[in-house]
Amino acid sequence: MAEAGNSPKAMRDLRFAEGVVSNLSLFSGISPSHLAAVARHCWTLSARRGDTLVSRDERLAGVYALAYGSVKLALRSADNEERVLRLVSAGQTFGEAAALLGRPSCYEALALVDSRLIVIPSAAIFSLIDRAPRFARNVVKRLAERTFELLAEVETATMRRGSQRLASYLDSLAEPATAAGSCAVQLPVSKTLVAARLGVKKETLSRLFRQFADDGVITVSQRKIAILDRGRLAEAARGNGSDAGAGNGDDGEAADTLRAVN
Amino acid sequence: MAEAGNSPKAMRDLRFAEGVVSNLSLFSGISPSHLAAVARHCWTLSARRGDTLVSRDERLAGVYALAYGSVKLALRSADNEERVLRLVSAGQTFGEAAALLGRPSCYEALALVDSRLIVIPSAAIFSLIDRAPRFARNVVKRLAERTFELLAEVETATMRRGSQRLASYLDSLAEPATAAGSCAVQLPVSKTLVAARLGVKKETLSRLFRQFADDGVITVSQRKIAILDRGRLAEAARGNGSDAGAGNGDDGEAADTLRAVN
DNA sequence: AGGGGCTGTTGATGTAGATCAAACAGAACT
DNA sequence: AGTTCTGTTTGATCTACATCAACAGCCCCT
Repeated sequence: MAEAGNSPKAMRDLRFAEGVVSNLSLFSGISPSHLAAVARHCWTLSARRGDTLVSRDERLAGVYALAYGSVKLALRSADNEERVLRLVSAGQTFGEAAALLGRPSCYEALALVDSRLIVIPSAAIFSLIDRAPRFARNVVKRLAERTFELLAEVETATMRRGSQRLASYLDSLAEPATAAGSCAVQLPVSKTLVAARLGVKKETLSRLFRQFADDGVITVSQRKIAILDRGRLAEAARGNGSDAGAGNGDDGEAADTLRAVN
Repeated sequence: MAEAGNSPKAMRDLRFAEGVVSNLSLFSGISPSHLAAVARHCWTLSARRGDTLVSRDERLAGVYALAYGSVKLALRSADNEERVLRLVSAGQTFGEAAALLGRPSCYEALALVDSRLIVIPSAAIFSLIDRAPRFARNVVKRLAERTFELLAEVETATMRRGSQRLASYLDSLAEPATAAGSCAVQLPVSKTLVAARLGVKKETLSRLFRQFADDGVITVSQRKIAILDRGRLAEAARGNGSDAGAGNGDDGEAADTLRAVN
């Protein structure tokens, strides 16, 4: 804990925790004195690339906030199959649900690069919920957003095919640029990881890329993807493999969960 | 709204809303005066079998609580494919995330039988969050549970095959009876709906049933399933189709989302 | 320079489950 | 008793994707 007192290191840790906490959207609109009170109960965590931060079935002492680095959250099946849920980047939090319920985590968290985190103990969160209604609303909002993201995840994972998921993903990477024509995007992580995130094997992802490239929708060189025909890409995301029928689908819900580091 | 005042009907509605609200776990531990204040802002909704209560992309005025009846929550794709998320039974709520975020619902809600609900306006919820920390914690808990359920959903939907999902489902139906040997369970809904819940087509579900029956694990007659060998059923849930290797998997998280009515 | 490691690609083949088509069973409706 | 409707079963085929196997490109070593 950072509370021990007055050693130089403890002081540094406390300042650090205050800085991290105050930048979390979870704590937006919260008074400095409340922030300081929370920070006093946090502690820091350093991880090297490849370190496991949380293992499956582990109980979390609190909510994790990533100060810098990049963390992968993933489900892992008995036969060691891995399904990436989210890439956490600096300034984001994870583990809210497991920490606040006191239930063992159902996913594992792994540092993709050297990273630094703080842990905000559940007790500190509950106590702030009691004292600051604004904070209670923030927590509710965050969990509700998480619910929405997971619903979108269920929908895309079960009702769309790999090509559609890839197309949506590429489209979401390009989103900031409103250019309807062509633009270039960069995969933020290795193709193998992208595959795990999209729920296909890397071989399949490779073939999907080639398919789109052969169709003249994109070109691929390493992690650099050039989108040649945004319109057809969006169409593929909604489920048309060059022929086939009525487009309806919505969109919205940007796949904001895989835009990090590496 | 039930607040209009003093007509006999308005009074009945108010009493009704108070009764429903006071029985929701969301409001457990909340003072009667707070409950009454909330109930005053609720209104009731009646639905006939087959009525749509919430359509996709609709904005919810508040959280829905089912007084009696049975409601199906389902995702629907462009090509009219349906994926059942949950069967809501009396005393349960739905729509928390969409209502509290003010975002359009991503699933639809449909009455499976004649039903009666109340709507608890989002404003009333937020105001109670501000005034009763205990309630804020309840809301947080509910949303965190929802998150866990959805994570389990993602896991089973994407990392297990149909036979495993069916086996888990049957096993969860039998759970209350600790009988390790054989026992009989009753499907709470039509096989077609079970199929939609498990994420397979009804034809596939039929074949899976027959497979298990041929293997001597169960017998099927209508909606009555006799479990002959609980052990092998549990094994199938963990992923062994009569042969094959190391069992590890966990379990936990009962599939509590399809045990309702009809 | 010449190996290991990683990450990606490509081909051949296997398979869970969807799709299409048809027949069947039970409940409800005249 | 017959008709209609919804729910269920069964067989034949199709397909997206996994799996297995081999290999090619790159990066980091000592």
